[in-house]
Amino acid sequence: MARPRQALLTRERIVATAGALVDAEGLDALSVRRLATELGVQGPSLYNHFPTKADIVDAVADAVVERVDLSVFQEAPWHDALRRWAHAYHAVLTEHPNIVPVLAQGPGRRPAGLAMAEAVFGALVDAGWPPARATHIGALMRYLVTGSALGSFALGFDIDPDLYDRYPHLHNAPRLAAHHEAVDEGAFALGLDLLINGLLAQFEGTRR
Amino acid sequence: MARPRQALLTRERIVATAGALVDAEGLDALSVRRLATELGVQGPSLYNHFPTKADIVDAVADAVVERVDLSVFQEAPWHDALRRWAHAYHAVLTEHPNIVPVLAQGPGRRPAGLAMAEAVFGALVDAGWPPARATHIGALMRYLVTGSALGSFALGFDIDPDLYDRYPHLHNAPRLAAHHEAVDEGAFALGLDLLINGLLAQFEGTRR
DNA sequence: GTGCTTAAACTAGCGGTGTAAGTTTTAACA
DNA sequence: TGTTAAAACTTACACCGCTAGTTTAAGCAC
Repeated sequence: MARPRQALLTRERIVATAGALVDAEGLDALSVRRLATELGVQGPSLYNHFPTKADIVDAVADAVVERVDLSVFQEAPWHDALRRWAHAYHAVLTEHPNIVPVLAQGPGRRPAGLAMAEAVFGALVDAGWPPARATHIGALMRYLVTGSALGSFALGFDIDPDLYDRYPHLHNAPRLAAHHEAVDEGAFALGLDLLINGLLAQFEGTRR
Repeated sequence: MARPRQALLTRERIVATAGALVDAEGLDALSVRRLATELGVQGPSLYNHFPTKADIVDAVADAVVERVDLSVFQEAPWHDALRRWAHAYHAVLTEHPNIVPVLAQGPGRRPAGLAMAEAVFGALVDAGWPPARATHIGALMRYLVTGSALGSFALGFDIDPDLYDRYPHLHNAPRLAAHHEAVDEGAFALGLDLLINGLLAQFEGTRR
């Protein structure tokens, strides 16, 4: 086959298929040849639409970030917006856990990632936070949201039980592996409360 | 060469060499053949000492964690110990940033990682925190420490400056790429303060 | 409408990856 | 002293990302 009458591939279709593959089988399952097969095409054809595989992965990651609603920042006071945005981001990552390692590294040059960083930063600065502080708060929120989403599915399910025998406290605690999701949910909720309440106190402390 | 009179490899030497390679050139530079060459040996020989490459990477990660001092937990009250341990962990990760992505996924089955989790959890429980809460706090600290160490070197230095032009707030802020390390340092310090002060308040609130 | 350029698929192939299998020699032990 | 296990080796497999060059169709200029 040479150039087909109707193009077989579009960036959108590639990203959608790649995203589905990552969701279903993980980042490691996303190879150029495998993705091409899924698209009914030979491997190198993808390079007509993306310069490298990393760009495909970035596009998948950005498509996920795009689903996070940013409108709260125009509707609610900063602390409320921050809290609601964090929950929305967290929820989206829970639906697509396999791409989280990419997002945990920061926004990079991904447009939606940059737009999200911009929205958070802008809201904080507009509310009166000093720019440097706003940057720190944004980074902090990223640590919390991506950190709590990172481990959820990272640890296998094949924990051999006597491994924990030498660690008495862990042994007696709720088993980490079995309850990992619950742990991360709880840690996220606790962290969000601590951070936002602490920031609120700081904010009002400097105001009066 | 068949079996040599004196063994050429030991687990320790493999891990040390692998760690040096990761530190110097990053995780991607660590391939089995490359590591073997560095050790004066052929690739598959490593499989006499480690079952898979992942086990080598885990051992490298655990060797880094091993360098974190845990004695503070027997010397200081929980909030002090937590703060000092976080700084120590943070400092170790700053020296070995390339292995952080592995540590960010949680302790897994790595002995030093589990021992560290055990120490943190134990100290909190001994101080009077409910086990479930102690687990959350431990996870939260991991998000903070690894999160702030993750991005530091992840984003390249080849940012093209006009990329940020469409993001006015980011444009006017301290440039993310150039000051990434400083941002992460600041976010870490802020986060540590917020978390520990918040926890202290909670702790004393439930006491009285 | 004819010719030129570009787009979008192809095939072939390079150098690299992790790892399995089987071989050889040495060391350690019964 | 004979047997077994350890620790190196070589060979090879299936896969990886990606480059180069080819083919055909689409779109545009004259």
